[in-house]
Amino acid sequence: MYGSLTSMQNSAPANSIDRVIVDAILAGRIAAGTRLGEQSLATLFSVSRTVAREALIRLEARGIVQVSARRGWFVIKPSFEEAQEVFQARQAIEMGILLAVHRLRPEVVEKLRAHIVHEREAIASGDLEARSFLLGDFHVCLVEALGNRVLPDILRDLTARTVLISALYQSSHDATVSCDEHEAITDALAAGDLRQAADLMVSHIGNVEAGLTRAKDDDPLTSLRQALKLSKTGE
Amino acid sequence: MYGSLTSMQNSAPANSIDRVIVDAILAGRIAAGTRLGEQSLATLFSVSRTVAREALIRLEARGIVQVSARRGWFVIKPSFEEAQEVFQARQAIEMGILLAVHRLRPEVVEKLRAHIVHEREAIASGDLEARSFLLGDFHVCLVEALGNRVLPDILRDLTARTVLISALYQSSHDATVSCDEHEAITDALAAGDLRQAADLMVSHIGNVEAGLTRAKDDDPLTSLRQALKLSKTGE
DNA sequence: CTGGTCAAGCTGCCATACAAGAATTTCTCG
DNA sequence: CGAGAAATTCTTGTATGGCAGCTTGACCAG
Repeated sequence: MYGSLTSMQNSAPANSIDRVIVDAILAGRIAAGTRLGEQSLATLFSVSRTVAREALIRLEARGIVQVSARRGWFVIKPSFEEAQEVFQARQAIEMGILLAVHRLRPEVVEKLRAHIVHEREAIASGDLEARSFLLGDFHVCLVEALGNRVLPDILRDLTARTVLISALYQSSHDATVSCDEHEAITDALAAGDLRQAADLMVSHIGNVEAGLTRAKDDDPLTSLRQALKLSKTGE
Repeated sequence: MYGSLTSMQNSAPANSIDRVIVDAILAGRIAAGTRLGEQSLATLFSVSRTVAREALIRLEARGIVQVSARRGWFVIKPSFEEAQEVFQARQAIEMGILLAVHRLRPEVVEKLRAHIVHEREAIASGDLEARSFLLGDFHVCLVEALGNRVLPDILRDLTARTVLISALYQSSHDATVSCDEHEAITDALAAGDLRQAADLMVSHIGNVEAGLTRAKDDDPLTSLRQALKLSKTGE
């Protein structure tokens, strides 16, 4: 799970570059709009530019990075509208997944409870990276536990986008609340009430979305402006 | 839409290789397990091996082709279990999408009706390729029409897999029936009954899945066996 | 005629080299 | 001192060449 982040190695098993980058995004260590140069990655992972480029191409196909022709590769920076669409997509998909569950193996609930314990630990210890990763990973774990092998990949990419969005638009949603909501969903699952679990999931994702603020986007000076304590009108 | 298939050009605008291949899969012209050599594609599209390889890498990230190390690139050939999981995924996602619709623009229904007309034309004229393409494209068009821009891409790839699966496991589902079911779904949408539309969608996908036969898989001699009129027991 | 071994060829894999465009910097002229 | 143009640098895009591993076919022994 999260251990993969700590076991980042200097050697480069080719397609593991993708995983390291995605994990870093999930952990909130790479923000939206970050430049990912081919050469930089190549030297960082001590591989040739070719394999770095291939990793970027894979990430592009997964909707996580974008290439601007002859300008560079950048982590996606979704507009507010695109951000909303990602949340809508997640609501639809995750609700549909829960409603489509036929039988629920008991070990699924146990696994989710264990996951929630880890979430609480990360929150308590103030480990922001683990917190970000685990809060997103809950959803991946959920669909993983349901036995389908095609949905987790889809959801992982969507979750990565969500983390980027949350950082971009400064989600005010409290981590503790998210964790509580995860627990409520798990409780509903344990009780076998899939309908309620789906409803809780929809409102959970909706809550996170509702916490977004439109303010931050399309103002590249925000961080500087804040650092200099300047208001938006003041030049 | 489908016109892109006929306007296949010899020049190669780079990433359009993907589209041509996916379209060919959607039209049923490329079967599961087909070899896609780097050199072959490169000469076919008159580009270098590099860009052909990049297209294959993209398709691999989308779950449409697989690479067997130093053996070659092949269109995926899902096992029966994987096939079932793809159908489950589509059921969950498409149901969730329909249930998550808030407001339905009337032009959506019109667009879908026009699409169904095309489906019937293709069926009537015996154009198998257009038929295959359009029957799958209905689902993509549906979510496209609902205004979300992240879901269509996901669904297109899933649909491509479905087409491959249907050909692999010789779906016995009649095209006319599928078309009728599309119409029923559209009717439910037109009536504003999203709940029924979702139910119809689930049963529609379930019907296609139910038409699969387990027989064909893991027997590479099937086509030869059939050609030689040999029964499965006869050697 | 059958079974096993070896060699040649084909394939993907990776690195490198070169080309072309974009951005930035610098130089020059007003 | 400032504005515009030119040049430099940095980036991706594309092609090509060599390497390593698998597959296949031939060859040889039993």
